Amino acid sequence: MRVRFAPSPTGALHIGGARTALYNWLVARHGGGTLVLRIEDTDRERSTPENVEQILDALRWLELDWGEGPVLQSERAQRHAEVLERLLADGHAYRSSATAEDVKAFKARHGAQRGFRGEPEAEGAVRLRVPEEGATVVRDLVRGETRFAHEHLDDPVIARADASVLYNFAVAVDDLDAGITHVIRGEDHLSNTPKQLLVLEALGARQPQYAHLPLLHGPDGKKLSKRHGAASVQELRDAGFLPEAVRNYLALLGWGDADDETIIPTEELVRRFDVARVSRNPARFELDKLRWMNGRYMRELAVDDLAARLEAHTGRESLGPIAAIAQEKIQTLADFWPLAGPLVDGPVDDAAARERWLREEGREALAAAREALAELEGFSVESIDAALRRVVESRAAKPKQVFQPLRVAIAGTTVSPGIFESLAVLGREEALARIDGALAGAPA
RNA sequence: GCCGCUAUCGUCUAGGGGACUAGGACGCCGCCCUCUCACGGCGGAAACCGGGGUUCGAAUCCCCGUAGCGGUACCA
Repeated sequence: MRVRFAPSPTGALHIGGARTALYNWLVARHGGGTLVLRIEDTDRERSTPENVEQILDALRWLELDWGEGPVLQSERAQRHAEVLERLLADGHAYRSSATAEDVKAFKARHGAQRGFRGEPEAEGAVRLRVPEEGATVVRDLVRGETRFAHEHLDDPVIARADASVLYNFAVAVDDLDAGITHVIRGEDHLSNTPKQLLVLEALGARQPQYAHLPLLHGPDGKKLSKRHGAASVQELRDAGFLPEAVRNYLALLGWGDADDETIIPTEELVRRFDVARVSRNPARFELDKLRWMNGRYMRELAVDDLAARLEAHTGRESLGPIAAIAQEKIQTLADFWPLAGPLVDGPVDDAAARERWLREEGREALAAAREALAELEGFSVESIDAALRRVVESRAAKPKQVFQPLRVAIAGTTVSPGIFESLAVLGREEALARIDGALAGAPA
């Protein structure tokens, strides 16, 4: 079994492309096949080395590896020219100078649903000859059979007048030469498939199996675009998502099996994935479920692993201890710093929080807490917990009347990791210094 | 316009003639837990696009309509 992922390097790899890559990868892994990476760069305008690198970068981040390639379509021009000559020589293709206007005129005469047929000429673009009768049937693993009657099909242009070949021709030849057995790609290619099949047939080649995946839409049901944010793999990474969570989420966007499980580790996906079970209707890409799922994966990470990823994401060092106390409170790597950063960089300045929790009553509670912490033997989470709860009791206060002023004193704001844990991580000296700062009314 | 594809809770989906009082997950709402924010637990609201068939029986099969999407380039 040989599958391929063949993006055109027109910019960052989008979610839809990433899912196509993932499905191909899963099929290859599941079936013990090979994934071939091909870059469709025959559009010289948009295909830059930077764009190619972006795609490779995205695939590496997703940890989707490939067995062969990347092969550049542009480097196969020689082979394309040979095959084109062959089709021209044996009459499967012909040169025609017919323009788009000519095609229109043809349809005006013969009816809009009649496919264009040209006359062979000495010069012009190369068109593939489509049979008059019959139909080309696409047998698709997810959609079943789709019939394209030949009379509706235009003779497709497969090469420009300068002999450079066009997409539908190059794809067919490349898939053939690469020995691709399963073509798994977006549904936007379904209508292209008969053209490619006709090329294959003209060459007397065997057809690969096809599987056309439903397209992905944005939350508004429209085609996914930059407007939707986080539409590219890079944006997902920057937003603090984990590649394993993205894989899990993407796998479930357009595929599901009888099992109700939602959290499915990659190895499990490899075991269970079956392209025949891919859904036929387009799916919307929504961040909510990904965020939730990402949180699940974050919580399952070993603290060392989580800390390493947080360090890479924030560019900070030695985050282990805070990572441990923030782990269950964040859904993405990006959520971490706003929550725990103040423990490292010092309290933030939140006037509303000071106003609410550091007035007379709050300061008294804070002073009492300071005293208890200063006298404490040891400075562990447990001892801090016990000491502060004694303070609460002795003041006949509600817990939050003591804990919130403390939180505002050490973090500057009303949201932070657990108060005992936070204090323990800071250490007695730093904790007391921050409390003193707050009591002194210093802006921190 | 033409050629195609698709149609189950707001979203992702399970369902492939009777097991459907239509299941799960996210989100939403309520309650519990609780030092904030979360996590977690419990409960709730929420869907078969419409109309015709076929059948003893239809979310499941067929047709029509409607809607959405794709293709219709000497783009990929």
